[in-house]
Amino acid sequence: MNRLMKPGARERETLLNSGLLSALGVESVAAMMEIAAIGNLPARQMLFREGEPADMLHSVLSGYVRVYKLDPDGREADVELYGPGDLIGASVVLDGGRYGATAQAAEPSLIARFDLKRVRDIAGRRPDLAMALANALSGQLARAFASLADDRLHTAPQRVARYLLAQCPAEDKATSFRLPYQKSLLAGKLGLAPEALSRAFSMLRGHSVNVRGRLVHIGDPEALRRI
Amino acid sequence: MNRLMKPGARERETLLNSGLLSALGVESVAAMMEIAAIGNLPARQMLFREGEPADMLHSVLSGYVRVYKLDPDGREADVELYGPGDLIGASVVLDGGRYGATAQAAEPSLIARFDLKRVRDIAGRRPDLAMALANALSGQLARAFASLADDRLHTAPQRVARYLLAQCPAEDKATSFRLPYQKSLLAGKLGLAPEALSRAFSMLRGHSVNVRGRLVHIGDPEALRRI
DNA sequence: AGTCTTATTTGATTTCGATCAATGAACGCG
DNA sequence: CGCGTTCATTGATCGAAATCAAATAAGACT
Repeated sequence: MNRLMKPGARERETLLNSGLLSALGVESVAAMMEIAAIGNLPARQMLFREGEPADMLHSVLSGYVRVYKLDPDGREADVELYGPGDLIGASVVLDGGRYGATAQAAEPSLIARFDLKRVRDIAGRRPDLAMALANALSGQLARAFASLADDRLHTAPQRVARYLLAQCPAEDKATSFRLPYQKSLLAGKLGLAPEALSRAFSMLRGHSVNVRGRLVHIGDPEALRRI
Repeated sequence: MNRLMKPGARERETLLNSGLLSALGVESVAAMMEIAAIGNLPARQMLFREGEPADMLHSVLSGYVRVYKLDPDGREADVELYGPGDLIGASVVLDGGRYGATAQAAEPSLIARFDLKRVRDIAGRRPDLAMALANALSGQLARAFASLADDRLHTAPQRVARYLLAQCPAEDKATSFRLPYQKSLLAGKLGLAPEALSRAFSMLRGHSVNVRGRLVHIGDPEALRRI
């Protein structure tokens, strides 16, 4: 990570609105701001690695961070993708153990980090912080279960269709949006090889989906729902 | 669930040793015991269903509980299997939302349940309880990521081999043990159809694994590690 | 012990996606 | 603008596992 700095006004704003701090009382916010350090990461820089003793808790301020696990042959399986405002669940190691996964900046990112020992100290005295951690982890566990079920129940086109439908604000209306990250990241998130994602997008062209670069247009969400 | 009862001495003992209460201070333990209700479930009985408003937190005292998600066609994908002492992560819904998955007793089970509103009240005042929840959820998130990665990186025989190796107490020694639940449950846990699990066990016979009913004997853990 | 039900195993077929390879598109840099 | 690099798409092949079916084994009940 590049040289760390204390949070400025802009970072404090983002932190205040993040999933971790947004529900905290004033004193807990102050305590966390006191120990926060902000750093810029270039694309591909590691935040932490699977098996290392866990020392820092991380939160994404801007950019994206992919979290993956390795097999003995060095192959990687993405397990989660974190964006602006997200607490990196894999960095919340409260029992003094080791990181269970590897985190890497998927693009240039701004990250806040907090010394885990000090987080435990604060959370051990301030139930609102401990509850915020528990609440964030509860939501992430639910999403992990959703990913597991998605993999186990659905084909590649179905998974992509479900992802696209989740981006539609209104149930029945055509919509356009821009993928916030590279398609290879989306492939990893959905448990697919990039070629398989590409084929799924091709298949979905026959179901009212148009893709041009990162721009996605969905003409008929109903058609997508029927896949 | 059958008629609920307050915890007796035996149940209190199990709860005290469970993942949730074992790290709590005396007063938090007392508060949780106060609101605990214990119930027997016959096999196949539902604890809660996906989409229902979450009202109870659940912990397994004995038996096994499978947690699964459904697709619109009614197909089920197991996402976790909880045993004695386990807090059912999918029931820890702290934001007043709904259950994200369905829980069902896989065999006759004894379950402790706690009103979620009251849990939030206690945890909002007692950081040790909130921290215990966060810690438990952190571990479960790590396991969910491990399952996701296992599915994405490994074949059926490899997944079974890894499961068996995790049951070996000593790294290099032959070992025997008894599967604690039906093979169809293990299949679901590993993301396999029962036929695929059976084929994997057959394949592993050539790698020092012998199975007779629920009894499993591993002659050479090293051979298993090489799969 | 016999019967019925459920779990497990084995066989065959089909489907899906990983992998490898080649080509094209997009982006960054000079 | 051109070149080099990286990302994305398309084609072909192969392997893994789901699915369907049938047979066998195990467990529960009378």
